[in-house]
Amino acid sequence: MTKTRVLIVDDEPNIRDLLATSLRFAGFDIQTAANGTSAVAAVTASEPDIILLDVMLPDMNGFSVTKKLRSAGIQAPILFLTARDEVEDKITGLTVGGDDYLTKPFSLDEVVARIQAILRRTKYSDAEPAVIDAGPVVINQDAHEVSVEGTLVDLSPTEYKLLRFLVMNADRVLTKAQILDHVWEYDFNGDMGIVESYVSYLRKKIDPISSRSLIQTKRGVGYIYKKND
Amino acid sequence: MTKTRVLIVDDEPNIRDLLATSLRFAGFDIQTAANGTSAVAAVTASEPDIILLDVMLPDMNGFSVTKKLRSAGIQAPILFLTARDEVEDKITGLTVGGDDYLTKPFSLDEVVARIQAILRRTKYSDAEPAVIDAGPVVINQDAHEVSVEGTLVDLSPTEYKLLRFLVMNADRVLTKAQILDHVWEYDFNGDMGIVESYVSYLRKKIDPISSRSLIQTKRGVGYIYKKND
DNA sequence: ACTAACTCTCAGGTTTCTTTCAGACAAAAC
DNA sequence: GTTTTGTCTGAAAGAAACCTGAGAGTTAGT
Repeated sequence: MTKTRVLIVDDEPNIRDLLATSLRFAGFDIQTAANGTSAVAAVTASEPDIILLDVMLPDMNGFSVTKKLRSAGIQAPILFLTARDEVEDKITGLTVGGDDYLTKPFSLDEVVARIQAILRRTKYSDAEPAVIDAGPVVINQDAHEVSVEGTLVDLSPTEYKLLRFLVMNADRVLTKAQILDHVWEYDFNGDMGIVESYVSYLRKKIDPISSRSLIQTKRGVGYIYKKND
Repeated sequence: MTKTRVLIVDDEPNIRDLLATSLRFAGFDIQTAANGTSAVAAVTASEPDIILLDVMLPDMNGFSVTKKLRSAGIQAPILFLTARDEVEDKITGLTVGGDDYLTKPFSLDEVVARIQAILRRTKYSDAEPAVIDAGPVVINQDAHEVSVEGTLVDLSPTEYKLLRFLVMNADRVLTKAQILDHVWEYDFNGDMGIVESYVSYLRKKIDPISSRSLIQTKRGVGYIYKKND
């Protein structure tokens, strides 16, 4: 079983590196391109399984790139990256054929989740399953539903992302910095107190249901979700 | 079980790509042609199960193409694509047998639905069933009728398409962008507020009948229709 | 030609979520 | 036992997302 190949196309080096590092760590085989021309070249040279494509590139826009790729017979699904203010008008037709889009600034965990969702939808075999079963907590990513010991709990978007990150890294301590870097958008510049707040919110919702404390504090280090007791 | 083969004939590359991408994702085996001549060639080379044919082609009109195909012994049903203003006069006489027509601009969901309807009518074995039974909501696509817990509800065309799309993707969250891309015509360029409006209309019609809230809002994500509670 | 139905936009109102902050609390260090 | 450090949580402001009614414009039906 070979790794899933991802091509990242973005002209901002910071974003490119951020994505590359994060996705490499998530187990993907990464290639990058800084503009449309080299993207097309890279794709035809070694066909990736999925493409992350910034909609605004210096030489051509994402749609031209898409067109070039499709007419070259490339069927790989595309996750478009776009600024929030250019969403409304330019997005039409983007979610067709398994494709999806994500607005900048995004969170790294969200990128991985979206990639997995696309791979799942396009019937790619080695994608993560839609349902994460981690002991008392079960997360259905298709329905965006979370249940604790069988009981559905209603979570806000950020609570959901935080719990998903904790659960996907079950039995491993995560520092507040790690959580902040993966769950919050990359341009967030508040302090880590917000992680404490959200852990508190989460516990208030899920602890009363469970017989044990699901999210444990490792004082001086971070937090951990334990699958088994 | 082999895939249903669809031949797309249209001279506009954008439409061709949009259809190809969408139908490929819907599980069809796609071939394309940009004009009448190559369409005839493609059909005789590998007989498709159904043909999507633009009525106005650069080299010959849909009528000539149809004639050529039929006289070559090709029986595959045809779904004609036509601009809204060239409809009534040019189409009459064309839709004999299992044929049908669709006016541009169309919605992607509608194309798939029409193809399925034709396959059903021509007694094609692996077509989707006409009746979608999804818990409280039952949609009869032949009769264009919707019932909620046994009670018939009267829906406008757009309401119908929206509900059908939600129901066909039951138990999966759909983003407003996805809904817009699949339910609305491909040239629509308003904003996603219209999805909210139509969800509101739908709820006003179907919620009073049902014992539970059928279309749920997943804040920050989209909407979901749940089969079971 | 008239009427009814439908589509789409918009803005006000409402709900829910995010973020910050300060004080309470708990654990470790001295 | 007291201090120090780190964590928890409630309150509150502000922002974001969503809902819905009203109305303009369009289309379809009689």
